[in-house]
Amino acid sequence: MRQLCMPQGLAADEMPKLESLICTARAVRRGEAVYRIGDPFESLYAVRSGSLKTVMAHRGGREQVTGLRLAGEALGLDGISEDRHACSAIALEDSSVCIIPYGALKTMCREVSAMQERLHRLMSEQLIRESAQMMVLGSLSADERVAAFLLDISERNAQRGYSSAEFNLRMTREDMGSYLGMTLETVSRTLSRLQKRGLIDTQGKFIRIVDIEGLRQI
Amino acid sequence: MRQLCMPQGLAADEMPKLESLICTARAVRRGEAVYRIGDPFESLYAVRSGSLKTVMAHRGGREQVTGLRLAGEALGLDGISEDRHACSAIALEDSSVCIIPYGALKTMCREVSAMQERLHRLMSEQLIRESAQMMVLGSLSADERVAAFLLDISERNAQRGYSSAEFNLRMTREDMGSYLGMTLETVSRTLSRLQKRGLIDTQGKFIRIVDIEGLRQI
DNA sequence: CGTGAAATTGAGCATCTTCAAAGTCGGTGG
DNA sequence: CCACCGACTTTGAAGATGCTCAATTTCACG
Repeated sequence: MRQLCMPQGLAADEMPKLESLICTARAVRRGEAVYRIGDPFESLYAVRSGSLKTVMAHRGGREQVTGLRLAGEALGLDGISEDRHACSAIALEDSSVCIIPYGALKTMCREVSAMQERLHRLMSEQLIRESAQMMVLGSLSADERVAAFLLDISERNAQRGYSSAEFNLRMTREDMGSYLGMTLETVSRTLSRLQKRGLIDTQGKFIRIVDIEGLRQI
Repeated sequence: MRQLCMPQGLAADEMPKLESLICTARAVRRGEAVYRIGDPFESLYAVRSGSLKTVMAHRGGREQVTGLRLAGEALGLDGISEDRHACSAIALEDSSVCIIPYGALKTMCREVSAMQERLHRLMSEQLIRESAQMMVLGSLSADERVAAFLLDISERNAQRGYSSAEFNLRMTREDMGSYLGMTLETVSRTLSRLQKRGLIDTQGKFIRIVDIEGLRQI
């Protein structure tokens, strides 16, 4: 469990130092925020269990889901730039996050180069992830967006040792639509269409991928 | 000039160390790549003069412009994650970039905390920038996208001491469309419409913002 | 179980895309 | 220096995709 809070890539003799990152856990109930837009930035977070969405707002109040974080993924990097959070992180189900004080982490990154490396990679990975999502939003049709989304979740589940074929999407159709740049009705229609084509099987938020190759082909 | 390659936030006594970052320049002609998708990652870059676009590709070959870099901005952070570049960086005009060897930068970040801070902020800033672009793509109309784009360029120009009211966009309508998730024809029509409304004045790639408040209002 | 939120489905409509045809610009060679 | 050429831009008209509004139906939670 402790591994979740900045795992992999650390040599054995560096572990004691890792311990100094007093990495306390925090429970968040569904709908609750780990942090909100404008909150002062103090810590990064690692999702320990559950899942969260990140939400940004336009001037004018319109909100959009900009990200989805599953167990094992990092949260809060947006706060570093301006010392306050640029988005809100809302739990999609009762979840638990690991609190990683940024000050301590910085110190550790200066002492342990593997940790520095790991943090850099984490940020770079997220940059790529967001670029990929920009491509989804910028050049895919509704069908393609939904298929790409399901495949992304599937892959991330697989990486974390869960089933890549079936999962419970905790977000609403509206959240999905917001993340994918379409209306909740179009999301619903698209899922129905994919089901009729025999590519997936949906029961509300529970989704099973029947023909993963077919999904990729879209 | 040297400041461009990782400026601000360094105390005077840290300057000598900065010198150890042998930060050579490299000229790139219009259309040429600083790096391409899949190239091994070795350095970060700072745009010294000119401008570049970053481009990603779907499996299937479809390409999309995922970013635009003006003088003074950083380039190449996408390479850290996988030790190879996830996008290509193509010069929009004859440009010059500063090469910052990543290995040396990492070492320096361990020794000089202001440098570490600066790199972290840079990456976080770019994360926010990309999130903001996801919002543009996900929830704005064609008019709003173009307006948001022009205002973004305007603001970035202002920050670098150039005119916020008029500038030469070196990219084609097709590049703009790709970046904004619309066709080149829609970009063109939208610019014409904004001009008829008296908000901007366009002569091909040269654009003057006439009514910045009006643009913001869209 | 009941109840309010979430999801599904339909019909008409707006926006953006596609296809097509001129028109314009920039730069290159005569 | 000018004329030409290809690339880029503009504009139009028709069509497709996804949105809006609305009516049910289903589901999850208390």
